[in-house]
Amino acid sequence: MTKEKYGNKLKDSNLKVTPQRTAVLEALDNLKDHPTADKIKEYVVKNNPNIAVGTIYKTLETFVEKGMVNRVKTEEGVMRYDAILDRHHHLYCEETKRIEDFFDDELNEILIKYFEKKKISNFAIKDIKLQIIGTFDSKKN
Amino acid sequence: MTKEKYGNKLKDSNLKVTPQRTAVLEALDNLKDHPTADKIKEYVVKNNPNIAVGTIYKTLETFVEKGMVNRVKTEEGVMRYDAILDRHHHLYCEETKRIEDFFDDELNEILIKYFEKKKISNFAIKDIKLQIIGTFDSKKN
DNA sequence: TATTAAATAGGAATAGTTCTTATTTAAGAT
DNA sequence: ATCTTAAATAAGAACTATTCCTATTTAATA
Repeated sequence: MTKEKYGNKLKDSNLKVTPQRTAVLEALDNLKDHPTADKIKEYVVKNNPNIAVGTIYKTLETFVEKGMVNRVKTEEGVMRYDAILDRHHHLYCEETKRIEDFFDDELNEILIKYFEKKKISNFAIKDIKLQIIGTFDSKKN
Repeated sequence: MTKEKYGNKLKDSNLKVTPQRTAVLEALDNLKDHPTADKIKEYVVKNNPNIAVGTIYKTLETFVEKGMVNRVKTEEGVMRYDAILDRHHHLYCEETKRIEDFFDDELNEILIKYFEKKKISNFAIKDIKLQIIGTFDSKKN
């Protein structure tokens, strides 16, 4: 059932359906935490012990090109990936380096309106992302 | 005169005044373009041909720790540095990868007010940064 | 089932950054 | 002005994340 879901997703993007790609998609779907390539590998290896690291990177690159996945900017210089494509922002925890999604349509509205009114000269905006930096309350960690 | 300025800045942060640190500060002051460590080295080497790469990295790390410099998140996995500490946002050019500063106090006000009203549960906000993604008009490039 | 372009494994290569250690130096004490 | 010492630096090795290379395998289609 879910396997099929991933297959369809790949077909939709005109990609051949391979076990490796399916596995990476599955990993992205389950690792909600903006995983690094390495975390994805850890997950994928469970069921695909022979997968090569290069394949994971290649696959992720392909997904990014096809717009199925986004890269997430971090301050540590390791790439992280995000399978959620709906417009959202990120909460960055300074202490734990955890990155969490933040959805807020009202905020998006405000931003869009603001930049419609106040254009930036010589710059065409395609997207706006907030990095909300701070710390999670200790209780929740 | 300016050399002295850098010296004082270092003293203010309780750092020994060395030619290497002064040179890196000078580079950061002149390379407005959110330079990478490599660009900084290129600049510094002009007057300090013997400076070691490691020293530049170490120095930058020290400056970041002391809060004299910020790291800038990028999507390419290379670290970039920013000597401007005033609250500001960044314009990311998708085509050229240029990163430019964007100052807008009105926008900051709006954001601060918005998040005062609408708190994020379990998260204490320390800073908010906008990544404004798009392209510069070709004329200006 | 055969064909073929595309995908993968495996490992080497690269780039950016950090680490290690012997040597040098800035800054305070004498 | 010189001595002392902890801190900073040079030089290059080591490490890590990522990309590249190529022979082999495979998915999709005929």
